[in-house]
Amino acid sequence: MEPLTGRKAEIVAAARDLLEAGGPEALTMRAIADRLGIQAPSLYKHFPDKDALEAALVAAGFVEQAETFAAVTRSRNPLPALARAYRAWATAHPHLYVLMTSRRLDRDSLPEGVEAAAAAPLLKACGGDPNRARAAWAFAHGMASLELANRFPPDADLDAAWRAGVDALQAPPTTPRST
Amino acid sequence: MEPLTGRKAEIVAAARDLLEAGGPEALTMRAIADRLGIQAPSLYKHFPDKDALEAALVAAGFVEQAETFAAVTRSRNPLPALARAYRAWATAHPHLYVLMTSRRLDRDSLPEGVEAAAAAPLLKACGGDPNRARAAWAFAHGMASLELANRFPPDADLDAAWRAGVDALQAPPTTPRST
DNA sequence: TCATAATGGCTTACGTTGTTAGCCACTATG
DNA sequence: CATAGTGGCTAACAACGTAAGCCATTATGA
Repeated sequence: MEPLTGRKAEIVAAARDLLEAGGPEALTMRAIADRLGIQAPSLYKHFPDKDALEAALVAAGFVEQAETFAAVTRSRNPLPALARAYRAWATAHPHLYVLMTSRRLDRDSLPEGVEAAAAAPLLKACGGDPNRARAAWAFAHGMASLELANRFPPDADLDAAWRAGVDALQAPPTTPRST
Repeated sequence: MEPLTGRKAEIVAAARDLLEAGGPEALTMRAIADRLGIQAPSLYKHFPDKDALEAALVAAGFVEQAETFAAVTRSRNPLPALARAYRAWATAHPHLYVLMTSRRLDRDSLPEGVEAAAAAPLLKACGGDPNRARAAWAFAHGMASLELANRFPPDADLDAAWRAGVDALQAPPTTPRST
């Protein structure tokens, strides 16, 4: 998939506005069409169905996320900075974040290489160990997703929990006992 | 909320069967009713709306999950065992797991104390440190949820990633650097 | 014992959703 | 200048959650 242009891009932009402003139930074919001064069925001249439109929305989100993360890689000791950036992005775009992470990934709808690009900063921060990088990714996604879903008790200190996880995951393993 | 009985419990059981067999789009008021030899509007004599029915489904899932986790607490060095149990539960009931974790939590619809009961084994395994326990929970949820959403590349060694995360999270912090 | 209320079905119907079918105007191309 | 593609339109459909209101059965209490 190459980047979107023209009407397709306008549609995705309208969809994104609606999603971020009103959550998933505001993301309606008719609402998207309305916002473009168009009738809902006309959208099907550009996307085969709502799922494909959402996939494009998700792909755009991934690109943006990858750029954001690449920007913080520069710092020495990048893991805490990456964690902060991850959490910040998720809470800045909660509905888009949920959409991006809850749909089963369709790799064909993603621009070539975005997946690797988004993963690269974290992989480098983890010394090239993909297992550690995946664990760190899972931790960050888990924290963000549980926070967005209101899963932590109201008195939880989320900053402290993030710190605890980041500290644990960046330290080299000292006494592995899990076999 | 006290445990369900009678017709309500039958409805929830039917809903659960449908969800686990056919995923979220199979979970329809009409389908649930059909399965009980009933008409859809009759369901509203038992639940005010679909959301409340789903909440009951989720609550039942939490109870079951809590029981499962409590059963593996016995082992010394319980964190790896808990992680395995967590992943096993999620992959055994993928649709229910997603429903349980993706809805914003309504604490009123949960039986008294289930939340604490489900968290207790993990908290104990983390030496009573709630931040570490939350980090471990986030890691486990992140791993499970990314796996279910097909997020890891096909060649990823998920067992190794789980091990990497569990090892890191159970070791006492050696060189915290995240301030 | 019998009126009364609660319980749990039913049918009908409504608004909203994604989506299909088919028509038409404009534009670019041979 | 014929033709094909592009991108709108209207009308309509099936499936969904749900509201309204009717009716049979069962339990209750005077």
